[in-house]
Amino acid sequence: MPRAFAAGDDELVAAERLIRDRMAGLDLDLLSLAAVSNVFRTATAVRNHMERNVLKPHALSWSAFVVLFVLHVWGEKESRELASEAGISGGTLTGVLDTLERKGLAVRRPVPTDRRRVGVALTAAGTTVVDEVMPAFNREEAQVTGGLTDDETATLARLLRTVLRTADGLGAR
Amino acid sequence: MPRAFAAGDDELVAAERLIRDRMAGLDLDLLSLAAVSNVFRTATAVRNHMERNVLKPHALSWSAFVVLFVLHVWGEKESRELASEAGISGGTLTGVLDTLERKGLAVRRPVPTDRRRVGVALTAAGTTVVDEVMPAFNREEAQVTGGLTDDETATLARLLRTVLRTADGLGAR
DNA sequence: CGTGAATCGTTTGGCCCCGAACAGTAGTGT
DNA sequence: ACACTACTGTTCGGGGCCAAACGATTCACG
Repeated sequence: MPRAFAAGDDELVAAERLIRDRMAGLDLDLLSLAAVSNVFRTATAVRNHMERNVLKPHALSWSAFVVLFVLHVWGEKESRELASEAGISGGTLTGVLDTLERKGLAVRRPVPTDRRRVGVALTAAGTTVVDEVMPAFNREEAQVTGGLTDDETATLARLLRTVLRTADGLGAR
Repeated sequence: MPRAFAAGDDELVAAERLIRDRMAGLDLDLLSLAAVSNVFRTATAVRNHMERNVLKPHALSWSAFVVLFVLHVWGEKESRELASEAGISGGTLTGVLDTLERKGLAVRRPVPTDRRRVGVALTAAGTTVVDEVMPAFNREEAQVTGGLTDDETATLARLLRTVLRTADGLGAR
């Protein structure tokens, strides 16, 4: 059995079959192409679903919610770590924090020992928002993974963790 | 064994363990939380890696490349389907196409039978770009999935396909 | 001490992103 | 013919996103 089709030809959806035909000659690894491409399609679909059904009623953007969630879990955090944990750049975090402060959900606090740094903490209102939104958010997470068994869901998380570690470790070249 | 920890407690990374402790009382489904959250972390990490190491040398944005790729695989396509296939909104596509046309990689063409619609096609330069970039892109895809066996990569693609279908089918509520 | 390098968060410029409002075009029913 | 409705891509406003440039602060080392 050819390597690229170990999953079985009938598992390829129409799009993937079309790619195989139209990109012949480029000698692509269709197995990793399908996996990576599905990561993005899934992320986009789930993200749009969450933004429309969970975040929008609370007037929260995706990144704003992630930042609030990180602050709730980790407690007060400094700007640089917060950006890294939320998966956004420092420049982006500045804008997100401006929005969150304007809404009264988070505050910037000076760090006494180093005047370059900035601490960020949740306000009481911010804590309330996370406690309200997170359960609804999690219910949708359970919904979108509802087509998988518990074992499959755990496997999915594990395989993704491996890819994540690999990508993070790859760095620039 | 409690449902949420079917994967084994030692499989949870530090972040996930912290969430479990700090969000106790909210009764979250940590299994689906880990899976969904890893989808996003992986997507972000891989996307950043691709943009820096593959797309940036060609001065291409992620969406611009996706649009070029779709056009290469599917051939000339109308605006609405192109947006849907690329996973972006119609309003966004207008901006992306403006950029691609300015660079001479794609062209808008009128549809004779309906003056509302707009066809989009690759130019020769656009075709060349995809043929150049796609192999490099695919090499990186193979790299980031290099930590998985072929079976695991196929499984990852299959599980994601299931989640994707579920999320797409959920719609608004 | 004092000076240059390193590090912090912010600003800037360009692009992407969405949803809503919009103008133009096509179809439908009368 | 005529309105009415539905659909197209575009425009607009508000925000997110990054990398690069920047000013402020701190550190390292002579």
